[in-house]
Amino acid sequence: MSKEQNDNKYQHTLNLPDTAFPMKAGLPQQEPRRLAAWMQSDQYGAIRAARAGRPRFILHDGPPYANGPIHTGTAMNKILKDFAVRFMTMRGFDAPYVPGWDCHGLPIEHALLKQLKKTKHDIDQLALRKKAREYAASFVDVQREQFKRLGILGEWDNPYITMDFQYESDIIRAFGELYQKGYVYKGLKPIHWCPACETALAEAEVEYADHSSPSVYVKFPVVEGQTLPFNVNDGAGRGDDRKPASVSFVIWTTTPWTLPADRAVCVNAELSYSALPVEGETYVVATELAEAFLKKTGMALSSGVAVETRLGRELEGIKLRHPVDEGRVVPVILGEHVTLDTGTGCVHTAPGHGYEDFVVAAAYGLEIACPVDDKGRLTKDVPRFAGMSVFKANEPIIDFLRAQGILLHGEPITHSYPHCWRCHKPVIFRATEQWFLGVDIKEMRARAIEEINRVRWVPASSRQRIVSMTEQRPDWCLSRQRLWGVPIPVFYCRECGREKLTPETINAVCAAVEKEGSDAWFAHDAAGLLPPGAVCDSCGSGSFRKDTDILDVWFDSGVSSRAVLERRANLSVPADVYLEGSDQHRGWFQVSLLASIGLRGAAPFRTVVTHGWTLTESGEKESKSKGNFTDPAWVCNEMGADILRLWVSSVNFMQDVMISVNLLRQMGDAYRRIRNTFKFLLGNLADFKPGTHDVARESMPLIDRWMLHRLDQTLEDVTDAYEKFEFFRVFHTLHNFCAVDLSALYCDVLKDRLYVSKAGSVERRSAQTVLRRVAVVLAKMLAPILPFTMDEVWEHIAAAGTSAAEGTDQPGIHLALWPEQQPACRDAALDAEFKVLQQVRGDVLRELEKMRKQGAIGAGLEAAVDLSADDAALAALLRKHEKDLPAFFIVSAAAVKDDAGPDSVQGTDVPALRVHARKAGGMKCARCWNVLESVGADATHSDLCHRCAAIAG
RNA sequence: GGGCUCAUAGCUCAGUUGGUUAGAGCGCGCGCUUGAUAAGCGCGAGGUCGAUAGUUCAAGUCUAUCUGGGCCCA
Repeated sequence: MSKEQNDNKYQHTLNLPDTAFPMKAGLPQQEPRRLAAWMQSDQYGAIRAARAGRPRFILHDGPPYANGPIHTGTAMNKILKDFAVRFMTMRGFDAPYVPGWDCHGLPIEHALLKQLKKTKHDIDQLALRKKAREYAASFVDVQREQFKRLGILGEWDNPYITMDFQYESDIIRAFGELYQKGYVYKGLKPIHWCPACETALAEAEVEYADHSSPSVYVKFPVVEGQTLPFNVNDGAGRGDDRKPASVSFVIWTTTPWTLPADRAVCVNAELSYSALPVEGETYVVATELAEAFLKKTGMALSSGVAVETRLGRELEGIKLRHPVDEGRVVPVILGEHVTLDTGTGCVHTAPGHGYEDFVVAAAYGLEIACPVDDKGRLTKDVPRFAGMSVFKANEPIIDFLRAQGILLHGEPITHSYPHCWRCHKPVIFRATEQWFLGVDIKEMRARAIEEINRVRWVPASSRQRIVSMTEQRPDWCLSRQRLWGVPIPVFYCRECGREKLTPETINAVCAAVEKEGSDAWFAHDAAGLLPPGAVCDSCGSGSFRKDTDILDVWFDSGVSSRAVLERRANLSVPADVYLEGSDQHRGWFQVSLLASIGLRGAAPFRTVVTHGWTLTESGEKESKSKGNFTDPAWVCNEMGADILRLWVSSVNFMQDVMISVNLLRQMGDAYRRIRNTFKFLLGNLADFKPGTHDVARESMPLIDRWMLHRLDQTLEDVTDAYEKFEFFRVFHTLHNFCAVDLSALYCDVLKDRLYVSKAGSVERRSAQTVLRRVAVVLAKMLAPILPFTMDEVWEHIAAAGTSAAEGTDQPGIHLALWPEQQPACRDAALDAEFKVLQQVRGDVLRELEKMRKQGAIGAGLEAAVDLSADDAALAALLRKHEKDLPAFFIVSAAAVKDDAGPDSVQGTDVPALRVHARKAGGMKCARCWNVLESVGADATHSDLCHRCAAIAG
């Protein structure tokens, strides 16, 4: 007989773990199968049915853009939403989740034109729109499959899609309603304009990037014949010599191409300005910037001359010569936006090319000149430079300034400059006629801020962000001069130009759109869209033309509260939660808020949760071109969706988070720890029938009662963390619970009782009662995070027996309800006692480790421990639990003595403790492996201890 | 340039109203076990709490400045 067989002689008499739950998960293979089963059985529908009539929890999906496969950021966003939806579903809410997609807009149009090598001018609009629709639909399908693969629970068969005819019609109705309410107007304003894409851009479509611009200091000479409010001192003499011929205001700009459109020079009324005498000329600049100005231009003050200073307000109205447009005279005006940050404190003001310039010019009634066309070329209104692209016109304009003798200095500077989010080329500011949503009309802005203050923001700091953005934002430019989008449904009289938009025209247009989609607008002429007999309200003409622009794509998603939440029977406004990336403060959160205030006077959400960006391991932005991005599809195929989900749960998503294959592998370790914990639980529950084998808490040993207490505490913490969207606390709490409380302590200590005791004994059933509850509750707590794995665990739990109290009678864990807390299990006094015992255990294990180092023992069961306490309370505690101590330390014997002896050592964690570890006396029991004096005493089983001999019979 | 925000061991996170030698898990190193075994257990080494200067009897925790990352704005 070999040694191995000898050792296993009594193995069949033990209750060793027995489970079909595999250690190896095989997630990449198993998840798709489980998913297919859920889809086939319509699990989502079953959950809806199970929660029908319960209070609603509505998480409204921000639609991702349907123009490519998903990336980690998209995946994280959907997973976070899924955590919330699944948790609330288990809490008993009816939490429908309707995913959405954003389908119109420039990104798709841009991609198609590039692919077709066409521009918007040489392609048929309807043909392009047809392709765009197909393109968007194809990526809706791609993304939908990817989201499903991630285990996101939702109404995938009935999502909301912004290009659905009904949705398009709702967009048009929303525009009509906002127009009727007076929020929408047509106006001439400078807006971001992309010359390459030939369209207006919204704030949210602009990205800032470094750009090199020529910065120039330019003289604006004072027109002769005026009386100036200060003495001009050219160094030749002093006194009241007001000769304006040699006086200039000096401006600084990084956009020389806007000089032709200059209509004023703006100074700040409150700032001090100096008239600097330099080489026979006088330059007016802000006093504080004078030194920097002189240094930059390499000029020196004429010596021995006093410099006069005046407040900006005294300079108002002085007439200056235009630097480019000969014969034109521009005034000095006042504006509060002029600061001392850079330049000269005298600001070149081109109302058609800057927002602040526009605002200040409006106050002075100045012309909004914008001699730049759609392609970003200077028009014939600028004779010398007509036809040049603005960026190319800079150099010739600078040359011209130099030739005129009014260029003081020029050098290239690199600064942050707005770029088009699609083509990544620099954009310009350009005044054009556009439709706007006026944020100050009927106090929309003030209402928005009131609503913001009513909404719960997670994290709290995000309130401040959206408040300051909302306070500062300009009117929302709704027009886009593009092809793929929902039309601006406005007609114009061909006779007098008066616009026509009434409930009747909107109804007529929407009827067509509901039937044919928004293509109807482009397929039919005005007469074919208008209600019969429509005439101009102003001149009575019956001849109309259509607006050719489309709506900003942000308007599409911005009205989802109308087109989705109000439209669907199972949803309503306001939604409980919007959960998106932090860029949506200026994007979806903001446009949704404005649209909702316009439409119904209130915010569309109660709580807004934001998450940061996914960065690479080294903290850089993920980028496909750099190849440093982590592909969620790859993660699903190689590691499994549950691993990705576990990663999402582990990080504090409220800040930017880092992801890499390396970090995911670490999550694999955490996953395995959790999984093996379940394998142990399940293995020891194979013969346990809930409802029949349960042991009452009162009959349980200390450690079992402690575990029930600990589990309940964990449940409380985890529930709280979920409710606060602090999923990383869920992960850390549960991972710690598995690793520390269960694996390292409870399960390890329990092995003797589970394996060695008689199968049906009270002490074993007690442990199983606890393990069963741990398995059920732990699985439920993890179910929102690991839906695949916990569903698998659930099958094994239910296979051993089901009970309605546990919810194990439900057909799947995702239909089960969140566990109830058990206040009766909470025992603070017990917990305090147990904490001391754990510290004692630590000191004992340290002593055992010393023996191991010396080679005296291997397994802990080869040792015995003697303890004593210098402290009466500790001594009493140890004596109270003396009989449980061997199992607790996993040694063969532990005795509490008055004095642990001369070889004993003082405890580290418990200084009042003295520990003496030694080799256990007696022989090793062949069954339970304890080293005991009783081994050999039994006649029939000479190799067994007293306990085992009795059990083995 | 302005505003907001973040900065604790290699990694992910705790650190309560400022109060004793800063914690956990993972990972790592060294052992043990071989009845959770491509598992389990133990012990151990890792941090001048981004930097500096203050307030205080006492600062990771408060204040100021700076550095670095992120976001937004110009």
